[in-house]
Amino acid sequence: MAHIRQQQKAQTRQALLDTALRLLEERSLDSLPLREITREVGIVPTAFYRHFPDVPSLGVALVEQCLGGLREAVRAVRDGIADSDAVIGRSLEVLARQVHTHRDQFRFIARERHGGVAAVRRAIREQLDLSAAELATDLLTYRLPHAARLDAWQPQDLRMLAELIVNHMVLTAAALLEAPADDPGAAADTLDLATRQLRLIALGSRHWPGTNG
Amino acid sequence: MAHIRQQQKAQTRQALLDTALRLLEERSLDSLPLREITREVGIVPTAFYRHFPDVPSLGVALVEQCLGGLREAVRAVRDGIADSDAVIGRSLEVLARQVHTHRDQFRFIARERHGGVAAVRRAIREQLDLSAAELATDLLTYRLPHAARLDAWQPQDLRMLAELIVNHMVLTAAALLEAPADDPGAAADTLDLATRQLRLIALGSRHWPGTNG
DNA sequence: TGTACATCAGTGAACGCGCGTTCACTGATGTAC
DNA sequence: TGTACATCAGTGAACGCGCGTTCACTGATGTAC
Repeated sequence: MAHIRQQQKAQTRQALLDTALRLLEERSLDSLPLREITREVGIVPTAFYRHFPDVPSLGVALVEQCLGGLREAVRAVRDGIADSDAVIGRSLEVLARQVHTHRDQFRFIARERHGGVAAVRRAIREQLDLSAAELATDLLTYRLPHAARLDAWQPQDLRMLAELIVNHMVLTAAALLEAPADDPGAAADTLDLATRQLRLIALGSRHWPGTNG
Repeated sequence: MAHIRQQQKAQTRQALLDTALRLLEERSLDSLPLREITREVGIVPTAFYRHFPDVPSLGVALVEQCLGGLREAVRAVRDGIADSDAVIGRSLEVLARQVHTHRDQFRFIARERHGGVAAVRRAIREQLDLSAAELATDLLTYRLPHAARLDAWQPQDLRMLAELIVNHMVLTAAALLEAPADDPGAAADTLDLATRQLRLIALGSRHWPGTNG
């Protein structure tokens, strides 16, 4: 009556996604057996096909869930903003917190971005392109006191900058994931390095497109 | 007498490495079966163990071969050098040529850098760290007319810049690999984007560590 | 140079196992009247 | 409200297959004398 069946189906589907993400901690998607996912979820292997035609399709759904959620989180960051350096520091803080609370998701994206499953690579690329487009818009919207005059830029240069920043974020997330969990100093070093790199990029933006002399 | 046996062993070992690299075109290392490698090489599965204890170990050997060779190639680039912009253009030209002639190697590195095999990730990280260290030294050595005064930099800032450039190179290589092979325009677009990003980084370096105002 | 022995890269049979996918099914949920 | 039928998420048996690894082996290459 109250759509119980469709609720339970959605629940099982989510369990498949969550479980797959967890099992991918030290493996890549193309070596994750369908039977292992269903075994962990507690359903019979053939029930998998009620939700996805195969494991790669589950991977694509996973991408959309991970990066869709991430884009929302990133959007939330860009609110309390002061000057350029403060933006950088705060953005990386938020990234570090996100990586810490969603380790599995960031690991999945970093791993499968160049992984062995073409459909998943494509899905990640699309989502990151979307993220870069949103970032480009936001960069234009905010008027930071010490920031570059981005509104005078060529559109393709703005896009170039946004993609550089998004790539840097993904690599920083991956570096944070590789830092040993029992060594908080390693994470701090990684963040310090990423901060200086981002500051150098911001500095380059402020002087773009550069001088002739 | 003339070490025939040891020559032939080296030959088989190389065949295992080359074949594995070829088979990894649309898969990741942790889903590459030992039996498929030996089948393609033309030896019996158990003969594999005369060369490597397992497939991950072959992966580590592959990393050293790929990135060892790449570091030599990169070193060769840094010879005919004029000003900063020319360096950027020429370096990316050479990268594009290297990617084109060693597609399998770059794909392997990009894929396994964050892949599912910890030993291979570690090996790649070590090699890229070495590459960054060499690049840092070379950046100091050359005195480019319009370049940043890097000799006045903090050592960790120099290292920061070198790592940023190495990461950018690896991502550019991966982007070139994703560009459809039948569309030369896509590769040109990718190179153009990478060039502008590298120019922005060079511009940031010239003004590092930035102003207070 | 010839002979007797050692080494070891590659062989081939065998093993137990988990895999993806098929198929006909069950029984709770949902719908029509 | 009750009844008869439809839907469909999950079941369970079965299949053929390729996997990693073991083991005792072969025979060409290498060494000692």
